[in-house]
Formats: sequence, C-alpha cells, structure tokens
Amino acid sequence: MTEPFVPLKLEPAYRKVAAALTARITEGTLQPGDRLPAELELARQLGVHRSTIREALRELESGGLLRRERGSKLMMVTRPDRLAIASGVTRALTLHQATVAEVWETMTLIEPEVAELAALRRTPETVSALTATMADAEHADTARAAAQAAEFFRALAAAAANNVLSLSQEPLLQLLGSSLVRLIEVVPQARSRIAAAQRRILEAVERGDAAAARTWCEKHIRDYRRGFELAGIDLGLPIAAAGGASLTPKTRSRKR
Amino acid sequence: MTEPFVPLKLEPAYRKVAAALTARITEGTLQPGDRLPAELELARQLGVHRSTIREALRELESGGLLRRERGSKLMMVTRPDRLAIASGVTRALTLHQATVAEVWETMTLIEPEVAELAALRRTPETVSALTATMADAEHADTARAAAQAAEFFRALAAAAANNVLSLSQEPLLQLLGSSLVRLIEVVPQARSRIAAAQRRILEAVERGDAAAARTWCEKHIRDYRRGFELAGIDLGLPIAAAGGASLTPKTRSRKR
DNA sequence: ATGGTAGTATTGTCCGACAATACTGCAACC
DNA sequence: GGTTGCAGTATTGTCGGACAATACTACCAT
Repeated sequence: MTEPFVPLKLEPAYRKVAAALTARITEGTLQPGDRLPAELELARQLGVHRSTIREALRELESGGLLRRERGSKLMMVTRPDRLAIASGVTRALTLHQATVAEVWETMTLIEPEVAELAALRRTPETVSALTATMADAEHADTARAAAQAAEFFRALAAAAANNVLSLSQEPLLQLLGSSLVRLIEVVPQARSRIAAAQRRILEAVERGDAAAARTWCEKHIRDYRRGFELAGIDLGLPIAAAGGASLTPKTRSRKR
Repeated sequence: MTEPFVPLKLEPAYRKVAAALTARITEGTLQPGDRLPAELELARQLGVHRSTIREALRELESGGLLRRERGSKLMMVTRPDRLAIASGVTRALTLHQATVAEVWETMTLIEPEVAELAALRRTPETVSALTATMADAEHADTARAAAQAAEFFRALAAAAANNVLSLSQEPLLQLLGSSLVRLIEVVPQARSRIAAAQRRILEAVERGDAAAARTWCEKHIRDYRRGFELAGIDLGLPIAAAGGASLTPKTRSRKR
C-alpha cells in the first residue's frame, strides 16, 4: 500500500502573503513600475497584521521584485536587475565551492559563442558601447583594470543581443573578479595582452567577421588560463580561496 | 569641481542585520549545518527588536541561506540549493520577457559541450544515473515526459562534473518546461524522437565518444527547435506567453 | 530501556505605540 | 507666475509586549 499520510505542509502566513504578491506580479496584475499599496492597506486587504506583511515584503525585496526608489516611501514593483540576480547565484556558487577551473571552463564555452553572435548582430550602438569599454584598458589601478575586463565581456554580450546569455555570463564575471585582480597584480604583461586580445575581438566584431571574433575570443580565454597558472592560482581551488589568497599573498608564501 | 555631496545612504536596521548574518555565513564563521541562535537571543546580541531580526531572517531565507529542516524550530544555515537559486533566475528572466529563441540559443551553446564533457568524464555512477533517467522516456503523461527530458539534461550535466555548468543550465530547463509540455502535447512523434536522441547521446557517453556525444546532442537540440516550430510556438515570444498559453488556453480566451 | 508527562523554549502572529520623514495643499512672497 | 515656507497627513522603521501552538527536554513510572 502507498503511504496513507504525507507530511502536510502548513505554510506560515508571511509566506502565503509573499506567494500571493509574487503571483500578482508574475501574472501581470502588478506591473513593473506600479506602486504597492501602503503596508497598513495591504494588511487590511489581506487580513493579517502589518508585521506579517512586512516579513513578506522583505522576501520579495530580496528577490528583486520590489524596490524603493531613492527617497520614496512606497515600494515599487520592479524587474529584478541583472547584477542583483547574478550576485545571488555568485554567492551560491561560492558556498558550493565552485572552482576556478569550473568557472573558467564555462567561460570557455560561452564567450566565444558570445563573440560570434556579437559579430553577427552588432549595431552601431553596441559597437560604440563596446569601443567605449576600451577606455579603461591597461588602467594602472589593478581593480579598475580587472573591472574593465569584465565590462568588455558585458558589452560583448549586449552586442550579442541575448538577455539569457548576458545573465548566464554575469555570475561568471563576478566570480572570476578576484582571481582576475590577482592575475593582473602578479603577471606584468597581463594588461597589454588582455588589451591586445580585446582589440582583436573588437575589430572582428566591427567588421562582422564572426569566425575571427570566435577564434580570437577562444585565444583570449585560453590566455586567461595561462595567466592564472602564471599567477600561481590553483585552478582546482574554490573561488573564494583563490580570491582570498590574492589579498594576503605575502603571508601565504612566508613559511608557516 | 566634482559634486560636493553624494546621496548618503542610510540602511535600515533590518538590512544591516541581514548583511551581518550574510557576512558570517560567507566568511565561514557560520557554516552550513550550523543552527542559528533563537530570535530573541539574536535580538539581544545585536541590540535590536525581535521583529527586526525576523525581517532580516526572511531576507536570508528567501536567498536560500537559511532553511528550517522539517519539523524543527531553529533555523539552519544551509547552502542554497540548485533548484531554489535557479528559480529566482527563472523568474527574473520571465519578467524580463526572455524569448524562447534566446533560451533555445543558449541551450544550443551549452548542451553539446555538456554532452562532450560528460563523455570525457563519465563514471560508472553518473552513467547509471543517466541510464536511470531513461525509465520515464516516452511516458504517456505529458508533464511526466517533459520532466524526463529535463531530467536527462540534469543527469548529463552531472556526468560532466561541473557545478557551474549544472547551475547555469538549470534556469534554461525550467524556462523551457512549459514550452516542452506544449511541444509533446501537440507533436505526436515528439516522444519517440526525443527518446531516440537521448539513447544516441547516452550510448556515445557510455563508450566515451566525446565527438559523437556532441554531435548527437547538437542534433537533439536542433530537433527541439523544429519541434517548437511544428507545435506552433512562436520563438520570438516571451517564455511566459508561450508556456502560459499551453497551460490555460481555454480560460485565457474567455478572460473578460 | 521504554514510554508517558509536565515544564520550558521558540516560533508565528497579533496589538499597539511612536519618531522620523515623505507627500500635499495652501498661504505668502519675490 | 513661480518660488518658498509651513502646517497637517500618511507611511515607514523600530520598538515594547502579549499569547497560542508546538518542538525540545528532563524527569518519572513501568
């Protein structure tokens, strides 16, 4: 016989409220840009106490479905923005001890395709946006230079005109950030090599040469791997460790 | 001169509390599996009211950093689980009106690579897990059959032994779910074609033939596209519309 | 050891309160 | 006319406390 009783789950009220609000948003009754009613009003309508409403609001807020625009009091319904969503994924991957190798491997797979699509679908606007990201190339400030590398990929994905790709890529960029800083810090020729590769990719995209864009991007990503190795970053290590190590390289090399 | 005053942001207490707790978790002071102190105790330690603590907890909870194990009272620190994280991304992409075409394109890019890696890194366990997913293939229940298709890809990614890939793939599977149901509902030969392709991929993975695995997977994904077209799913349409239409075609047309 | 039982701890929800601040309308002023 | 000042209201952030339901615990009886 099958089990006669399954664990019946009673949701607390705050979760039901959150679910109800989420449903209103996903089904479109509440649209991005709409203002939510005041907490007391919501409490009255849903028949629960304001505290309960507030707990539910925090839930939606952290999911990016609600935000308060600067200096406003009422909450506004909003589409989760890309960075916020990605940072949740980033945190999750960090806690799951994702390794540099895994992230790198995924980039190997995504980026060349992104470059290819960018070359095929470029528009004057996306190309100039891409060009604009080169301004900070080879920047003296290490953090700035690392940020520029990520920015380049973001602009590339924007040119590829695929939101799903852009969002898939974002956590990778965030995760690689700290390792990238270390790479640029430690490997002297990194700045120029990165800039040179970016220029090659940019040129290929500009003239719509998809094959070249892909090829150069492949090389570019492979080059990152070489850089990581040169910088002494253990690819098998979880990202967190690789990043943290870059902050205290001296202490690590000193024995004990 | 530069602006003398930047908007100074004062965070409400509940967010500071959330940030403090998050920091403890990411830095490792609180490890997955640890139990959080009681709310009153936290309130005492942090010097705020219990309501404030509770709002912060909801924030972490919805981020997947805290969970309560069934029938327990204290919260437990936990690693965000893959499905939960992905569902946030899924919701975001839905709200951003991601199209079937975008999702499909991203799968085109990821899955063949996943298949290739799976063939290279397979172990007896992952292969048998992959085989096990075939049990539900060609299932009469449409929803079940669609779920099986997603399950197959999950097992494939597991065989590829890359957590980042698995997680990147998950939102795509969730997004495609509803369209997939529709596809299988409408296109009679879909079940057998899907099963056949899966068998081909599985065989290639089993014998470690990376090239074949990739090729068959590419064909498989291309076949999905054909299926979508046959099923009359407009690839340019946002996912929500494509899926929603299949779930409640009657009610939608009656709406007001 | 096993099983029952009473007491304690903890959460979920409620009520109410109050200060700080954003919004509104109106009067006053250049 | 447009700007400024101001009073009044609405709304949030935070607090204090309360209570029922239930998980946990320690103890007692068998």
